[in-house]
Amino acid sequence: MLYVTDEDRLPRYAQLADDLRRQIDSGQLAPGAPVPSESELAATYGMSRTSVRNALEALRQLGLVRTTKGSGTHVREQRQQLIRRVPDRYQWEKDRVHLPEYERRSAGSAEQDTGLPTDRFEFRAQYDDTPATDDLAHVFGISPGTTLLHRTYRTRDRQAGGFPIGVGASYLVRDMVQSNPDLLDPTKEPWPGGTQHQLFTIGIELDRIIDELVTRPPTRGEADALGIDAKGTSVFVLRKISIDTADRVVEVNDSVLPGDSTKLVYVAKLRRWSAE
Amino acid sequence: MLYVTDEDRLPRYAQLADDLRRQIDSGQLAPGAPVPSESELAATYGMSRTSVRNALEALRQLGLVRTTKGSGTHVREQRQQLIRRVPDRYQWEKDRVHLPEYERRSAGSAEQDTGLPTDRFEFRAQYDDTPATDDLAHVFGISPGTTLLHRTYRTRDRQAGGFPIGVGASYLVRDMVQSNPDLLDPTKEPWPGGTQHQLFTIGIELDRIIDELVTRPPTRGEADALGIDAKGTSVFVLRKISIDTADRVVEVNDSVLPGDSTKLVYVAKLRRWSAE
DNA sequence: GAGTGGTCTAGACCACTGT
DNA sequence: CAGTGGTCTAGACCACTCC
Repeated sequence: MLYVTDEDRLPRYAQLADDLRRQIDSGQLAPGAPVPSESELAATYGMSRTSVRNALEALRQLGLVRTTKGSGTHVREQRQQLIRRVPDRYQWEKDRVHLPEYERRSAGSAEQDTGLPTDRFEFRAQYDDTPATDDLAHVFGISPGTTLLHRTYRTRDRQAGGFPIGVGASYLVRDMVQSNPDLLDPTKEPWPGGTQHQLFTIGIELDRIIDELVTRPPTRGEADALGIDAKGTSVFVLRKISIDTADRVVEVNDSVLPGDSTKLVYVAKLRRWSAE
Repeated sequence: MLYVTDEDRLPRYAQLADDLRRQIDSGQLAPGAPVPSESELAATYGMSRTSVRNALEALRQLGLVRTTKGSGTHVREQRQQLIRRVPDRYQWEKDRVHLPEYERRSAGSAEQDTGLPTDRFEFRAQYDDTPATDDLAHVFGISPGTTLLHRTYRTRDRQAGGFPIGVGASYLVRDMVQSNPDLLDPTKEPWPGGTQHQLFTIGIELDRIIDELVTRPPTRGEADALGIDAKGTSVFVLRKISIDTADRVVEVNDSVLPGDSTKLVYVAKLRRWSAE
């Protein structure tokens, strides 16, 4: 065996965590049900509240429970959310750019970024200008401080009771896009055909899209927006970089997704040997 | 502004965390340097060791420091490791299957799974048989308990002083692969041409490869193997599912990557409009 | 107002690391 | 061996939620 999985010498908090985990897995503690309060657990298990907190912290990191100040700890309702992000989707969106608007309407830009059907979404956007940070300037290959059009948005799942799916931000170089005033107008959202059609209206064709993925703990603001714990859980950060046929970076799109309830899926379709 | 970033009422542990973070960012605490001990910090900042631990926990989650029992807390050396996982790579590997062995040798299966050059790798594999768990049986579409060929491996970065890049496991249905005894022989690793050529030797052609990505806290064993903290940090779990032209799942490959030092990159190349 | 979790203190013993 | 972090105790005050 590679690893020891003894329960010989597990610390007490880990034993309590295992115990509660079994109760959740078995349904003894049903989804939505309250976990006994910290002081109650401390009393019944005969340990200090510090140890109890240590145990609950582990369960939070596993995404099994959610803690709200003043209200207590509850078993989480939904577990894992599937988010498709098939590279084919980018091609699909590109192919649709030349279609008339009424055909483009059947899917919005929200769908493009998450791969979930539009009718299941609540999508909210907000526009403003912002100077490029060093980080963004480096990605765009422009000078720090250059004015960017900054579009922030958040999406919620209507079917799951308004459960937040993600928050994000899109950046465009303002000088590049202002030739079409509609692109600066938030009331035009959701734009039929998505970002690629927006770029098409100013004469831009995409060559490739790069997805960069990292995971890290959420900021306090992200934790609030996503309804996850500020400590314990982690988030996916997905940076989508769109590059046009002149090799310019034309859009950068950062999405923050709750790590404990998101699964990302990429499909790579392969050519047949016989077709070579 | 969307989020408040006040320092008005930050708890004391968060203030200490911010303070240390600034020292690390500014280079005052250089990579590899020891962070003062917990009791020392408690004394100099006039707070309890509990609060100090709370602060260090936050820095661990950010991947800025690494704590070793008995030895202390140190500023982490390397930060972010780039791992390419271009869908094109799968196609590239597929195209090479028909090449003679001496041409296939220039890249091994290790490269396929991580996208890093072979000469930078230490790659270790180990083979055994294992009955299919419910989870794996479901993915393969077989009965639980069916014998699987189980190949575990771990990779390290030679250039970064043996820094662990990932641990993982590959599963094949034993009945499907045993017609070629070489596939059951660990001494044949690394196999020139990678998994796709291994499958080719038993008459299997892949149609598509699906990557599924989740993030979660590491198990204790994973934390040991990857050299990360068992608490605080999170890992990427990448499940690569290979599907052949008969729509059978022929290989499942689980990789565990340290979340605080891994960046995953997917590139989607788009067809030109003019070429339509 | 009663109960909850968030923060914090001032101790303690242990296993482990380095010398 | 001395010093480190891991675990643990038995308290305390606060802001917050719910009734």
